[in-house]
Amino acid sequence: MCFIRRLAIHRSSKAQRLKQRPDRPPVHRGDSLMRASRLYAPTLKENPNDAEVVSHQLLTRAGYIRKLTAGVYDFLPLSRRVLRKIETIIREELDRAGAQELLMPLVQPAEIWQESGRWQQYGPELLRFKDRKGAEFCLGPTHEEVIVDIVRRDVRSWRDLPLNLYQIQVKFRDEVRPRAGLMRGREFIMKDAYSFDVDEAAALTTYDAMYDAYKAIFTRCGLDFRPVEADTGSIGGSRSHEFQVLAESGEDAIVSCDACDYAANVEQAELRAPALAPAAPSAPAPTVVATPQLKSIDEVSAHLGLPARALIKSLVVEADGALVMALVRGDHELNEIKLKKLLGATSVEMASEERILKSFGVPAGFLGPHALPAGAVSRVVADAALRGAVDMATGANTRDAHFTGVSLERDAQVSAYADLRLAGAGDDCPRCSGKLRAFRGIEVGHVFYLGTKYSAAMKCHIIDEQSVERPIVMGCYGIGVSRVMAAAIEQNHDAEGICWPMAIAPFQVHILTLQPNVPEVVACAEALYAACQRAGIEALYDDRELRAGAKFKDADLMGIPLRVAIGGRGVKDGVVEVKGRREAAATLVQISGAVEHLKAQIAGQLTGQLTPAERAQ
RNA sequence: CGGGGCGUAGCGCAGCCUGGUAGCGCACCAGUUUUGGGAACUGGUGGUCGGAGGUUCAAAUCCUCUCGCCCCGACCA
Repeated sequence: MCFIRRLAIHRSSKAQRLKQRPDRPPVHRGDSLMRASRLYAPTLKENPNDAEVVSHQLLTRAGYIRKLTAGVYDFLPLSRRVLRKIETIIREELDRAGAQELLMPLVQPAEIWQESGRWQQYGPELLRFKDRKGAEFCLGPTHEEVIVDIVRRDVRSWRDLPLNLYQIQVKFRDEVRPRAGLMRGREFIMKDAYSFDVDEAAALTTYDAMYDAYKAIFTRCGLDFRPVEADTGSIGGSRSHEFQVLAESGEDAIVSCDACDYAANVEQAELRAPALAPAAPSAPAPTVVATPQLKSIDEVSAHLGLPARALIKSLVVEADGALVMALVRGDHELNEIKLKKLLGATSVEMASEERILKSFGVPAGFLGPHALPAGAVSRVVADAALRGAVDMATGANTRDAHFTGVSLERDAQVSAYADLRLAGAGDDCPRCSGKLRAFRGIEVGHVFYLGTKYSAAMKCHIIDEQSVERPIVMGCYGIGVSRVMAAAIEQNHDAEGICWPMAIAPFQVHILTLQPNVPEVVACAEALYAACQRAGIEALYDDRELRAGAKFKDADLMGIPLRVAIGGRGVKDGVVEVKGRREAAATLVQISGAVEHLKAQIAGQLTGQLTPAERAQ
């Protein structure tokens, strides 16, 4: 059903019926967004066939967005309001943190990217094109080059610093595979900030201020999130945090300590080597046991009657072309990023089945570090949890056979023990005596200490207090604004639709007339709607000529936090029904006190989410 | 880029294997009856079957090429 088609145009007999109702108000032009009869929010009964994730389905069904092409979406009026709310919170907090808003171009010339070196480094994700004269350009996936070009023109002295500039703007990244609706689009709305400081100490102070601002922003958005330590990736700065919205459907795995503040992306999470009590091997030497067709840890563990932790998982990877065997305990998983760092390799991937067969003569399920075929791998490395491990079971490098009684230090040539495994629930916190818990998260923000990578490459220098010329020390800070909207839904929805946090809902209150043809009901609704506007409450008024059921369904889909249902029965008794979107039952509220009641409810749902001005009081 | 799937009315789908009148539900239009959780009935409107080529008396259906979209993987400042 489409809101606008339903009610925008009344003709013939319907128009006559409407004319017969003298109390029906004329079409309001000034507040058309607030009346469902005028609001462009086409809702859908069924899920579109190309939407898989909840946020994409609900945003589409509830009339917030439409897809134009792969990874590119239209933001319809409802979602524009949500985005505006998120943007307002971001602006208020960043302005308070001393940042200044500006706006940079989406189209960027190739020259500055060549200067920073990224014209070559950046892959096909950078959408490049030529103008009519043949000059090369790209659509901005990020704006380090542009901002550095701006700052280097006019900033000369340490006295001009610190400087922190941000924008909220559309970005384009030609993702290999756009997916999950707004969560990983090609075109998306991003807030990106860039800081400029005189030295590293000052830059880290700015970093901390931005970190705090981010915490305030996501708290005010009403989201359950964690700042986590993140991999610094190819930029390789010294400090980086991701802000992760907790949601089952999140792409990122994160762990956080149940006792202290430690939280990290599992790619990054460090692990302390367990204090293994030194034990002497009880088996004098490895023994071959038959394990026909048994390849997986589970199968072998069940067959031998040993727990998975008594097995060694032997993984073979190709590190820059050379085969390396990496050992982790049977109940652990390899972290390829840690392995890559240990090996100092530029690429690490699991070796192909063919390559393993060629080198070992047996399939991957029967590999082990003892009795390795000569030259099969260039080296063997092991996770720190295996240091001193005795009496373990491993593959025997023979088809359909494993060893038991393998003691690593005696029976294998391990060139290094290091933290190589993936952190998971139940592991010890690396900072305190707590335990780690596992979560899934959606990365909505990232703060990054950049150092001088761009300022040095692009000669963005200042003269410091000692009259020495030096590159400015930078940081960059992103928030995926449109992704915040999607993440909020991933975290806040039920079977019926969206359940917006109050702070970012498109409206605060949804007023429904249950019998739009009963004059008393309409009069009551109009009066409440007008009173809400006077009181500064953002109300969407569903004045459409629809049955109550359809209005309830649409209201649940749209997810406005408070719903006021006005029906004939209640109006006779002088009451209306108020229901929170997440609540099961409505409460009856006297019409005379309805506005005050709504104001209190709104304030209650915004508790702890003060604006900078309110915090200053 | 590898693997898988899908393009038929605005939306969701069937029909394709085995060639022969393009169909269903929702939405939309008209009317009647309804009216507190996506109303019922009656009658309507709407399709170059993603595109191009081919086979055939005849192609949504078979063949070739092509474009688009979705999912898994690889990738992701």
